[in-house]
Amino acid sequence: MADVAQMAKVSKSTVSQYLNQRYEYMSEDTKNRIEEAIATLGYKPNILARSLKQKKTSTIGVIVANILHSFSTQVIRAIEDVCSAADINVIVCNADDNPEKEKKYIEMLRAKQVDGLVIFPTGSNLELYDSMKKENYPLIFVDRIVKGINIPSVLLNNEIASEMAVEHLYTKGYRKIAMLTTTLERGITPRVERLEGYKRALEKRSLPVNPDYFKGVEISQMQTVLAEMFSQPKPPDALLSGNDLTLLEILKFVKKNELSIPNDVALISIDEVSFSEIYEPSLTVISQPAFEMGKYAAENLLEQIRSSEKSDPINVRFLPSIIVRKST
Amino acid sequence: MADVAQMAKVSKSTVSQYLNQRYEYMSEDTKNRIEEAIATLGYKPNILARSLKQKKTSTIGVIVANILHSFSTQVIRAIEDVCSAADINVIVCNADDNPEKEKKYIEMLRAKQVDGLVIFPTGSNLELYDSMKKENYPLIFVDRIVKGINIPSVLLNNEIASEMAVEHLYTKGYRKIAMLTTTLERGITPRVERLEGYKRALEKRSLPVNPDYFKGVEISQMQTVLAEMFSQPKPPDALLSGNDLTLLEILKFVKKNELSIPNDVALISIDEVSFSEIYEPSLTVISQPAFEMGKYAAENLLEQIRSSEKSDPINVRFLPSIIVRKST
DNA sequence: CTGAAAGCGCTTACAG
DNA sequence: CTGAAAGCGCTTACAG
Repeated sequence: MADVAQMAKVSKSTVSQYLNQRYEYMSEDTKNRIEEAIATLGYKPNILARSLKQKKTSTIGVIVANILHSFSTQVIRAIEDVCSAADINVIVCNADDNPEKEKKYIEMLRAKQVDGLVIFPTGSNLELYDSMKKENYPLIFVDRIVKGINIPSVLLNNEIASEMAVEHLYTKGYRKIAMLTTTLERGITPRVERLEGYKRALEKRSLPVNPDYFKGVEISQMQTVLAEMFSQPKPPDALLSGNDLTLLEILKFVKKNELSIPNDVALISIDEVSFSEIYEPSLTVISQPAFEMGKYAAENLLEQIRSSEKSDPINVRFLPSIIVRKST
Repeated sequence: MADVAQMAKVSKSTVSQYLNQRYEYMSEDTKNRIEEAIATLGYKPNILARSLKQKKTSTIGVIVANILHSFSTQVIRAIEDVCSAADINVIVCNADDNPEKEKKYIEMLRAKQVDGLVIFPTGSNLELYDSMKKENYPLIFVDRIVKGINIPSVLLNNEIASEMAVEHLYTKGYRKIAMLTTTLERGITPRVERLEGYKRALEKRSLPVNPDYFKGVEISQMQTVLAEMFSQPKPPDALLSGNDLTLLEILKFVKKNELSIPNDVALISIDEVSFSEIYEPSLTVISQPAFEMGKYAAENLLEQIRSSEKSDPINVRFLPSIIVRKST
């Protein structure tokens, strides 16, 4: 910048004015000289320095718990769209369902002075979340809520998602409805709530809530659990999959055991997947409005950054929709 | 930092020494006082300021042409692993196959002073690539090469990928082998090379290279093109899919027309997909060593950053492998 | 319309 | 073993 100033025979201040498009009080001549100097020197401003001075980076961070869920990538995409329109940069990190990594990334991003954070929380960094809350740091959670801490969150109405699934299966005549999802150990919101919703939906219809009919386990154990479930005297006649990764495991099992869908067992899954149309039979699915959710999260965060006034944190629930295909 | 210094009754220099773990010449007492001050103030260093002074950010950027290809996410994952071990942060951006966006991201990341860049190039920003090359800026291309410019690149041996596919089909007795891939208009390396490899493999076996048997078109046109291909007097008996997005379209077509795989048409695809095992029949696939490729790219880039000596740029080709399943 | 000066929060020789 | 000073590359009142 000093070089540009020298070459254009003006001060750094004036170059800075030029860079920030404050042309009002600048002679055409000066402007042209600066423009030329920038071009011939191939000058590119150093944003780091600007950010240091301005105390904002025009950058937000997104930390997803697990980028392998397609829901995550869709939300990220929506966030990018909103931010790109507002001239905000987005940095994405994948915590890999690992609270240590999540912590490291939060610290890294904050050290880089990002203006705010969208987090799909692992849920195990209570103190950290809390300290950000206390500092009034712009923050929004997606997909999961963390009990005992009051931070604005956007998530699916998971109970209704399960209710829709059970309702659909019930209407189709299925009565032995089972549910499988990924491990419940860490109390991850969508899993817990979807299971709750499933149970409640059964009760509402006076169907028995049989513990042998619902499980939340690690991916690595799903084949075993499915085998147990289907070797019961009364195996399920319908299966609700809690998410896309679970669905893949169920389909693996179905194939290995040559089950026929929906004759041997009907199948419905929460989360849309790339192959739901082309699978034979095509898959009935409860779909999340991922794009709208991401959009909301980004807009809310940008609002927090702008206003800096602490509005009351609220949880926003989005409604799922059902896409009926041939698997039910 | 000034606050910490004051509280610990030392100078900022000493605090800085502490932060950078240069304890050698520091009394235990000083060290403890600083430690305490940091803890009670909840002080977090501002990395921006450090980077500004050190003229490096310990951050690299990755710009993928299209994050929807699963190959991209796998490569990103490998890059993150390598960098995380080397204490380097990774910023990922999605150019969305759009040269404008790619340009914007390159400029953004460079303005943010990232130490180097991994790019899946769209191929349309020649001047930009060239200027980075001239500046000797650390840079490596993945998946695609850009003709007319000499930048180290890591990519699949695409010709061999097609050769393996054709070889396999040929051995299985198929003779009317067609190929479909995404649009060739922008001369994107893997598409062009895979098609070349396909043609060459046919020639090698004295099979006719029939223009009605290979196409590169937009996703939106694939159904039409497939319909044409299969309404020929002599429709193909085997189909080679150029990538995962194409595969999805082919399977859509197969289903719509109730074709039986492999009886009506055999199917092989380049790129592994999440559902290849569970699809009925399971899908034979040519797989890229995505993880190794990402690892190589990251290591090479870090090496460039460290040494700053310009080794001769070279293209590194990785060998694909075939996973034979039931669709061929 | 333009420039001198201070400052953002660090690091790094250098002196003591 | 520790501190004063300069400087990284910008922006921003303020003065003229």
